[in-house]
Amino acid sequence: MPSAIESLLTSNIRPSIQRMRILDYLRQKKNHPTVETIFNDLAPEIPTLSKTTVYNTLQLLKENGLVISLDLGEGYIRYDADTSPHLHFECEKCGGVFDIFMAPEDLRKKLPAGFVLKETRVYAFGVCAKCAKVNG
Amino acid sequence: MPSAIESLLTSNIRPSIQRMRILDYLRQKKNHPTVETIFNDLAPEIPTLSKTTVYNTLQLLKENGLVISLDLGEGYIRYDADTSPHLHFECEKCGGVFDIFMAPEDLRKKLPAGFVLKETRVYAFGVCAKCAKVNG
DNA sequence: GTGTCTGCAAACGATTTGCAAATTA
DNA sequence: TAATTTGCAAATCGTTTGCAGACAC
Repeated sequence: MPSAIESLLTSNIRPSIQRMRILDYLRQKKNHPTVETIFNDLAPEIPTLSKTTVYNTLQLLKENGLVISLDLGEGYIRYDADTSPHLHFECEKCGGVFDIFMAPEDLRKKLPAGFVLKETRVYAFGVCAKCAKVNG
Repeated sequence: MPSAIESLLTSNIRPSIQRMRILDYLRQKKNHPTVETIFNDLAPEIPTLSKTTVYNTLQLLKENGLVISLDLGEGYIRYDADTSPHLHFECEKCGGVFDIFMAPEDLRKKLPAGFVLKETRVYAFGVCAKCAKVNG
């Protein structure tokens, strides 16, 4: 895994302190933090940090494929620096979000020991038949 | 399929005009409407209708399993009166949302003719191992 | 009459936007 | 100094809440 500064330079993103620290933070924390959490945790070491910059940076990182976003229907968006294909499990008791590295069809059978599956939501994105025909 | 009034009575929901029409509307329209759309379409025939009532009713219907909600990350919530297990495909060109009745593992191969799949997001909900152990 | 339902208006909260100061090349 | 980045403050907008009047049993 290249360092944060290397990843930013590769994507032609100027490696400001804020951008490097936010990307580093997401790579260290594996708990899919929100903007609020990221801001609160980084504010002490970057006293002038603003939420606007956190929002701007996350959008920039996402556009360049360095992070992905999760919308679990909680009313806010979570971010994840692990861009490899995987799915997410949210515990309805503790609210924790866990990475699950398996195909969706294995969810019922191969879930980690002790996990109880209640519901799955699958969203697919792409181009419908009508639009694909028109736009080639 | 029981009528709207029958479904409401079965769930011990008092069948007001508003509730019957909103449930009927969702069963007729298969395009996963938003609160805004539902309100705009029903306002002409129920002139005193308020968005609050649409919100209240949808929450009530959802709690009683008569509708499900979709959050495709658009910034608003869509509703669907088809509560059978299925997944949803959003077209990035026209914004249309399509019901797909198949298992997630078949998405790549058995997608309806002409559809182009770009991305899938799978969210699982339940109880994690730690919470399952504590709460039995 | 008593409890439920409706709907107006205000509040809420995550995210976005406008813009000027600060920073960088 | 010209272009980019940052961050404060205000705006946006879907959703929620408070509450009073309307309605149902």
